[in-house]
Amino acid sequence: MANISDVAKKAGVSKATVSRVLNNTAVVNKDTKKRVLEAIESLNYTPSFLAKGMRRKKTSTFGVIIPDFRNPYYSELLKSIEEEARKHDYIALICTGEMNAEREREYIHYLLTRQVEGLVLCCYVSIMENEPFIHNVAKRVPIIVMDQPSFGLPVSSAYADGYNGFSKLLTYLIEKGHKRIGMIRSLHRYPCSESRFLGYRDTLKNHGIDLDQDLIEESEFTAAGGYEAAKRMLARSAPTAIIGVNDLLAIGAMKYIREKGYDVPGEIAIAGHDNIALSSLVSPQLTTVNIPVEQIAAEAITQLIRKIQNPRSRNSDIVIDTQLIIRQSTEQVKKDVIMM
Amino acid sequence: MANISDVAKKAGVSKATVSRVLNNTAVVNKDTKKRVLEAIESLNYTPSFLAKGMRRKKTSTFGVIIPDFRNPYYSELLKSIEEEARKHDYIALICTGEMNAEREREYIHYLLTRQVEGLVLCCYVSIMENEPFIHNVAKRVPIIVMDQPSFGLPVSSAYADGYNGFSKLLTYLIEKGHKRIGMIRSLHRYPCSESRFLGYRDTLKNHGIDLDQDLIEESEFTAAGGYEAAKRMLARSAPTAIIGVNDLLAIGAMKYIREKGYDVPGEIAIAGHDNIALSSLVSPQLTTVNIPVEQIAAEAITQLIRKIQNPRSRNSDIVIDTQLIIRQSTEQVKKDVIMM
DNA sequence: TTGAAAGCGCTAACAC
DNA sequence: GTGTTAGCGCTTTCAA
Repeated sequence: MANISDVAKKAGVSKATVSRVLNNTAVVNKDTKKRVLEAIESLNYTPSFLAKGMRRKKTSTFGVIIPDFRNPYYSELLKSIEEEARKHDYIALICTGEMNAEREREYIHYLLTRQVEGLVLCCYVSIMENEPFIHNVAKRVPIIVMDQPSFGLPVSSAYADGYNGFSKLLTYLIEKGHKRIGMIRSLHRYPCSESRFLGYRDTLKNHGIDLDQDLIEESEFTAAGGYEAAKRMLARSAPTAIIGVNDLLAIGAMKYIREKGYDVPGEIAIAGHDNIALSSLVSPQLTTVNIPVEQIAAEAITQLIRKIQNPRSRNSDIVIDTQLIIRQSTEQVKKDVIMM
Repeated sequence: MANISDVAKKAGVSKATVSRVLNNTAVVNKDTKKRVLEAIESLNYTPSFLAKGMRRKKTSTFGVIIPDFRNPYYSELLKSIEEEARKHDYIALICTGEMNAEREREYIHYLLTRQVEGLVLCCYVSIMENEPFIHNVAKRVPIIVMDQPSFGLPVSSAYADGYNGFSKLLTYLIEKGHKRIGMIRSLHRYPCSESRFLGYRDTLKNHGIDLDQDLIEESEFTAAGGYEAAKRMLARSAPTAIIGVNDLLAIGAMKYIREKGYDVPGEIAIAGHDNIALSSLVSPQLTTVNIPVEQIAAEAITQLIRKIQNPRSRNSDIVIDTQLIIRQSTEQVKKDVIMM
């Protein structure tokens, strides 16, 4: 592999000059520039990112930790993160934490070793238990957590307001006459799940409905988990509606319920949260709460990069509003003309 | 940020010794080692990946180009790639080519700039048109293409045998009595789609069934595309079965067909390819062809790293067998006891 | 407008 | 078992 010296020699100039034409960092004589460009071309030269980064103390890289590639919500998020990173000439190093605190910490360490300039933590499981750890990491690089507030930690955050989203959903269901509304929440107490649960609990209370423990189930973030949770719930209670803390769970639950022969939404209404593409693909199409993923990603990455460029800039909490999307799983419509 | 000299000074040893304990590259006196470790700890020191990589001429990074995060098949593939990379102490730089030849090339360039040591190209659109380009890239780093053969290019490959998979599927459908079997193939002539199509075509021919152009449709790799393609096909013909070149298309098609009031599989049977998680979530569950993703990823990454470590080792074509998975969308079963 | 030289943080060869 | 030293390939003063 050719290096900058080879190019310099071939073009009959110094390394400095080559560097200048490479980075447009100073005016270079037209002819000189041409010679350099030709040398680069003919040697098939690519500057070393390593050397450049070392000199500049810059990797143009940030780390991203998501729970799982296979949750479609994160697929959509990653797509948006990639585009945003590209715009700012950054690249994302993506790792899956698998909802495992130790794995998350290990990866953060690893990413720090790789000189990431910032960190995006999505539904980061152990943010509270690891407070000292996060403090330490935040001293080295800016962090933005997604799907949850910053809880007073020295990090930024960008998230959809799940409390509000589920409040809207519950209000809607209650107004439709539902009183026995079950919820499948997450097995662990992730903040993103908790806030939605609180929205559920408080809205019930505000409408004079007592929380019924028989109507609360817990599950992993998978469709299979939702299926099993619905089975357990129906074995001991008779809800007229079930909501999942996310669409995947709700879809799993719906599968069980339909297999059991119940009519959806006639006998049991179902709803989720996130508005993943799949939610409009299943039949009946799933009522859900939309998260404007692109917008969140854009604001999050912009904020992260701002903070990278100016480490003394303030952390911010970006809260994004959600929208209730009413579909067939809670509302018998004559004919759904909207497709996907 | 502390560097190796700071640690050396603090521990009262030379940089070389610090390096030795860091990398376990030589025996170090027990006490010395302890002092170094303490210095590292107290300074909160992390070695610079950049400097190390520069010295060693190694980034322990390879690039991955997939078409789209949002296609669940690639989510599963990425998961497996991540795990394999981790095992070998590599990390993957993941980019989406979006089935766009120019974007793919741009990203490959970029990844090369980032000193990736190898490249994994998944369903790489433009492999044939870009032959000279690929030749050039292959001179610099080993490449493995997935989902397609190497076509005589200087690259390795790892793929499921789509021709064979669709042969099995078609044989099964024909033996069940289907004669008018429609296929939704991909809009562009991706190799991974083509080989499946050829399996379809040849199996029909071997059973004395002529190819009927009215039964062939084309679509993007999305459920929405499958939906529209099914609509167009049914508008001009009456198949008794429709297969999608992948599950996503098949699921979209199934959605349209059920919305139109047809019974699946009673009036029209449906099948796909890939066995994505979603295929067993929809109802009726989708008959499909399973790709052992984990196995492909494992063999692909192992081969890539072997070639990185020994550039003169031979490229290889890893062909992996697929399995026909029969489910409700082609077979009326009494009660499907298998869940997801 | 250009070149010389120093040095980013590390590893590896060699010497002791 | 440990230290010294010479770079890896680049950017960035500083001089010219």
